[in-house]
Amino acid sequence: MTRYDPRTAEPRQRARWEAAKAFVTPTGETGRPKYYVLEMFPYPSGNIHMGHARNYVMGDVVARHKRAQGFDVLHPMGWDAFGMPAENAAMERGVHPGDWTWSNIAAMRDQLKLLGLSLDWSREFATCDPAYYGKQQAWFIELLKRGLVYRKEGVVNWDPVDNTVLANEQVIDGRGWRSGAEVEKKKLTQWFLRITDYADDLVEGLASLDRWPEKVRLMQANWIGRSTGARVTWPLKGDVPSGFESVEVFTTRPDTLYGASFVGLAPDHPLSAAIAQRSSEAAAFIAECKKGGASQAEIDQAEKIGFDTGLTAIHPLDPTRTVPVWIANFILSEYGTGAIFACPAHDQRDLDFARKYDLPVIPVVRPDGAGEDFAVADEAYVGPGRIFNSADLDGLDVEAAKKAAVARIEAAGLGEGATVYRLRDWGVSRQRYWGCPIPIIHCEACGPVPVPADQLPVELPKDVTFDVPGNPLDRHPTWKHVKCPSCGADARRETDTLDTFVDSSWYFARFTDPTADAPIDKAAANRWLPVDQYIGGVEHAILHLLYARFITRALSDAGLMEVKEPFAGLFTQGMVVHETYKAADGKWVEPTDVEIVADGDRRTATRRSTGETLTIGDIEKMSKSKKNVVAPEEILEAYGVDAGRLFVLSDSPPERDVQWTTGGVEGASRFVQRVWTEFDGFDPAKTGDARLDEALRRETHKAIKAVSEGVEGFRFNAAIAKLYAFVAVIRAHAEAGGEARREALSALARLIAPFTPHLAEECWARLGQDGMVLDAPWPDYDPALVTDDELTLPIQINGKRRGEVVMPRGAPEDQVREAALANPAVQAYLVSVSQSVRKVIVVPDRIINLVAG
RNA sequence: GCGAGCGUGGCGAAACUGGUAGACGCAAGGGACUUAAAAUCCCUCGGCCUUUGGUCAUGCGGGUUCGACCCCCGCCGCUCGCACCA
Repeated sequence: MTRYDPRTAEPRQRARWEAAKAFVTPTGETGRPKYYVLEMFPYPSGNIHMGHARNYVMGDVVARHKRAQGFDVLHPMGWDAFGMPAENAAMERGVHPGDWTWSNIAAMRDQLKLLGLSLDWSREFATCDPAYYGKQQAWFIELLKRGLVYRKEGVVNWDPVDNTVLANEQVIDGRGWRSGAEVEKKKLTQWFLRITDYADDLVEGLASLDRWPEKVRLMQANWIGRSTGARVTWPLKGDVPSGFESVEVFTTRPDTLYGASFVGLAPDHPLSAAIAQRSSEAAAFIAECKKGGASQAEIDQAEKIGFDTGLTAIHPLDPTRTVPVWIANFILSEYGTGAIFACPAHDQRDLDFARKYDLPVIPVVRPDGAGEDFAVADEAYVGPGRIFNSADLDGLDVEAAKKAAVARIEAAGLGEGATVYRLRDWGVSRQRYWGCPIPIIHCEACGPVPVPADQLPVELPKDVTFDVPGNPLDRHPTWKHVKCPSCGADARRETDTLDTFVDSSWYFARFTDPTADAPIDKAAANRWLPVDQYIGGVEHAILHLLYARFITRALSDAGLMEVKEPFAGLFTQGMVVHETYKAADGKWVEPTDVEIVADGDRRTATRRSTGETLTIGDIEKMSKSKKNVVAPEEILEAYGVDAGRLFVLSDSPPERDVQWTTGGVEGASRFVQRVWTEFDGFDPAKTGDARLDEALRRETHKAIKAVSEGVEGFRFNAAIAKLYAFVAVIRAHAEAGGEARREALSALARLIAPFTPHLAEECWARLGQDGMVLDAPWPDYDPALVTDDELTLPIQINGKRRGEVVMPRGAPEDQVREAALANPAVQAYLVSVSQSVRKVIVVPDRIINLVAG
């Protein structure tokens, strides 16, 4: 009997896989179906952490399982390698961002390889590789030609710490998503991608993504924020600034037009600005509005305030009516037209405003059953009902009135039905060095000219300095000075680089043939896309996943590939969390320095190095700041990769967070030993008895069924629990014959292979099987063996279990009923409560319930 | 405020489609082996009671059903996302 030693076995098996080039993706006509498994590729920060490990292990389980099921599997890995941290390192430590990034990649690649993942490393690339970003520049120019890229001066979100522009998606609570700095507004000329052209399609497409979490689809739909209604023009009266003879509003409630009591303008609406030019009062009011912060709390508390401009607007459906024009702080210039008409009776914000400034509240929708005198007090009525007080719209329901009102507005030439979106075009210019250069040359005479194809890639210059803030490309002595490709005159290279989210918006397509001349090889893309199973953190639910869906559509429309949705299946996994420990001085203490002593249900923590008592804090995401990090390498050293892989999947459902505990990984390690013990003690010549052999066979087939269902349903924790139980069963059948035990162990080796691949190979070899378990087919179960011939049926009386009866499977109902009624435990109970049976419910092969009284 | 999800032992969690609640693991307690420890193995492990049994128990209160962790109604709590979106 030998002890299993992962420290020798695991490297031995990895060397075997490597020597056999086992994970190189099959190419050419194999006749097998394809399966593309992808985990969101990592940013090369320098270290693989537990969260990465769990993510990649999940993908690996899927990849290995699909391979065993006979699929050709594509399972690649690469690096999302551009971005700010490399430049920060350059500024702090004087290293070049490229050197820093590439050495991180080398370190992380080595760490990843220790995890025994079935990755095709021959397809590896980093987005900072000119061979990759040059192709990105090529399709960028393609999209430019198709009008999907444009340049515009606009107000941008400026991150004063990172010294760059941020997309709307990258501003969270008014702060930069990376730096946390309060975002400033700044006017800049920027490159934009026309994602709004695809707004409708991106919403519609969500419906087809039936293997995405509902939550992510909802988040995307909300982000795009489509709403349908109408644009309505209100002619203005009074002392109107020139050029503003009317104002256009957007509304989703054209049915309530007759309930209008004022027209409202955003403080930064052009008309507001024009009014401010001649009225210092208005200017002061607008300044007041801008004071408020953008944070949640500030918006919650912000009071609705307004300023009466003195202008009036003529009602578009009734020229005899006019309403006042106000500037109000709660109107957003970025949404719709930046102007509204207010119907206080049927909109809470409008109502609050109207009450405050004593404006009329005119109800025009009344719920069924309400009379002519229907009125609202402090709560706007937003429900369904019939229109009244509204001329010829009277009597219509809300939906019909919307249509009728739009038709009338259109007939009057004062507007039309319209759909607006919350989604804005994607600003992709970043004033940074470490990114993909935007392949454009600016010429005085010709304007912005794309870099000709034969001059791609536009490579980043290596000789740059980071000693002063700002973009090093901008101050590089020679790089930006070029000739205009069109007229030959002196011209200037674009020095902005692309948002790194562009890099990750198409890498999954490049993986299908990373050496292709074209950005995407169509045949390879058609073979492999869409990604069948994409796995990553839910934090990418909007940004990355929305951008990738957009770019996929744009590139397909440009003829570069032929899929619409990049990710057919999406799984968002939970994080790895750990307890935190705090010393009396408030400093966090790392787990390796903590000794936990349990006394019954109470646990106390002591610091090993000093002996002081620690406070056990919350269970939180592993982070350097809380020092609650457990490095994968340490675990692999102590328990082996397989135990670590098993544990990160065994303790919680994959979509939920898993709490890292030493005890847990020790348990997994014990399981690894128990598995080995069964194989190591295997004696093929052993004779057993027929009943025991049969029992083991049944258990084997039941285990195959349960584990297969667990793996397929992404219930890895449940699958692993079944494996634990199966090993206990095998052990309990130690006296079964060699043949039955071989069947059980052969199945076990293949069932554990996705989770603990090294151990599985060792076991497979110990069984004397040829080749690698990696290539062995996934075991099938015999349906006849997973159902028992005899069943123990519980007998309930009034819903409480009072006894049980053993019956043959499929026993006729009256026979079951007889047996249940004759059951001694049942009889005894009925006597003790002096009740008799009134009714018998038999659920075949399940349960019997006696209704007694 | 709007939307989504969740709430089960000391802890992580199981429970297929409404059919024996707590599988599996951790922690804990007891025992075997050992000079001792580690490792390993065996037993106990939701609460209470008169313990071969009874009774209560899946956040709380109702309901539907022969039967509810599961379905319905109303609360409470937690987590996530969005947020003055017209």
